[in-house]
Amino acid sequence: MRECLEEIRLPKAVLAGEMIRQADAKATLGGLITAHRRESPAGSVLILEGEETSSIFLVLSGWLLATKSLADGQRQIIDIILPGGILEPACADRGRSAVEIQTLTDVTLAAIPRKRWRGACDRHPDIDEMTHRVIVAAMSRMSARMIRLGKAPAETVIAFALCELCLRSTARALADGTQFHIPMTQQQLGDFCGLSAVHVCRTLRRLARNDVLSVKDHMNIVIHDMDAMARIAEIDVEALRAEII
Amino acid sequence: MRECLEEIRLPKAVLAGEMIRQADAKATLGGLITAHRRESPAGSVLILEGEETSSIFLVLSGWLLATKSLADGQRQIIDIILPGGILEPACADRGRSAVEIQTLTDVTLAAIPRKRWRGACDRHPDIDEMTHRVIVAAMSRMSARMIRLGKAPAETVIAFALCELCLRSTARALADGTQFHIPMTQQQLGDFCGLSAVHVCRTLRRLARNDVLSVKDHMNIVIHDMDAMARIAEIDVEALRAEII
DNA sequence: CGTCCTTTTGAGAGCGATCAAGCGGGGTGG
DNA sequence: CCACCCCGCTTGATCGCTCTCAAAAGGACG
Repeated sequence: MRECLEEIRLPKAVLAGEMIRQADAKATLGGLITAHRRESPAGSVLILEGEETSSIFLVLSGWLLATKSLADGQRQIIDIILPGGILEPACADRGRSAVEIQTLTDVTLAAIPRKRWRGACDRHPDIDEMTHRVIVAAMSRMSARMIRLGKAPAETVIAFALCELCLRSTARALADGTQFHIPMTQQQLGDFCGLSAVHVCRTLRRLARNDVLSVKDHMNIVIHDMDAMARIAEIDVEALRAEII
Repeated sequence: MRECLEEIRLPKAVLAGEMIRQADAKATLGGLITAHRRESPAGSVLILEGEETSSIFLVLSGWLLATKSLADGQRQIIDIILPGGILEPACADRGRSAVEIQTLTDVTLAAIPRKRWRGACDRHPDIDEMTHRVIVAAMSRMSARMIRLGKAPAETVIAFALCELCLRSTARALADGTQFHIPMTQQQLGDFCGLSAVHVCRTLRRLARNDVLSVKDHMNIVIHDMDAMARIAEIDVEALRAEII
């Protein structure tokens, strides 16, 4: 798992340039990150649903999950956060998280107090701009997923989830456009798609049988026929890329 | 349909006080609203999916819908915006809307260019704070709905949608806590809940038969047994109120 | 070599979609 | 004023997708 600040796609000048030369290193993005850097092993829970928190998470490496659960144990993965993602686990009840945050892989992140982040945003329009962009991208992703959760057949939901993760991985140079790895079990992919693990398995198998993709040892995905995938997922690849990246 | 600036729940001082006395009236919130006020009749489409837009919408009165559609005509209502809501129809592709925006009732709104709004946010932390709060509330709502869309039975999805709208209506003094009106058809409620209109009807009927609620002429809802509703919706009423309001 | 977790495959059941027909209210035109 | 029509609601019947339960196979790890 590479770790790279560049994945926080900020103008290089902001990251390493003027800001660093300021007197108070903590006021710079680089300083903020250094000061609040944390590591967490795969499978750890960072924040529980409803727990108080006053930090935003800047993901430097590794994958995070935001999930919600119902009383009966049903679980839904609300969003998956890749390196470079910014996570604000907030709801209207300020300071309380609407979702549970857990790591999917070993993760390096900066847990930056909201106030400091806001300060950085105020001083640097670039950071503010990026924050905003990341948030609306997350909402676009959620919207696109929501329509398929509600109405589309399993094949469409899964194909969409795979396309989304493929595009996002590729954008971060974690994939080459057709091959990528998902550090999730079929059970977790099911929680993401609103399907049972059994049905995820069947659907992946059917897609593989039809030569649309192949899945090898623990979610190494190769898409053989991107046109077919796009058709099944009911997306236009380029439009989706523009919308969610 | 009452129209009231107060529903934009800002400190009164900001709305009518210091800001108004500033030299440039357009720089004040009140001035911004006055300058960009628009009216639209029920059923009109304000923005198409993918259309360019550079404004945020501040809803002064009436209800709006944010929807997405699939190629086969399937439609999902992503969010419902009540008076006092702020809508930023953006996706990562800046200036392009991820959703279609349409009016559910006659609507009064202020379509404020994003740059002006950002300006107001920069000058007035209160406005910035409120904008942020409204956005995270919208994301919390979407998250809570998403888990039920994916996994819960129809009864739960519908009960949740009704509880959500009841709480939000009550918070804006459009309802008294148990009685409220939804300006939507059962078809639209189905698009919101990921269900067919037929099944919405059956489910509402069953809830009515069990004395949980009653529905009269075109979606005037009375909740008779809020405990039962909360149980069916799988929510804690107070927790949900804190989370989404 | 045994244990645990994940994946795979089969069989049966249930929920919600779809198709279809009937009902009812409000608006329009005769 | 009445007849008609359109749209939304209601209810029944059938179908199909996806869940659940169950069992077995494949891997990772001690």
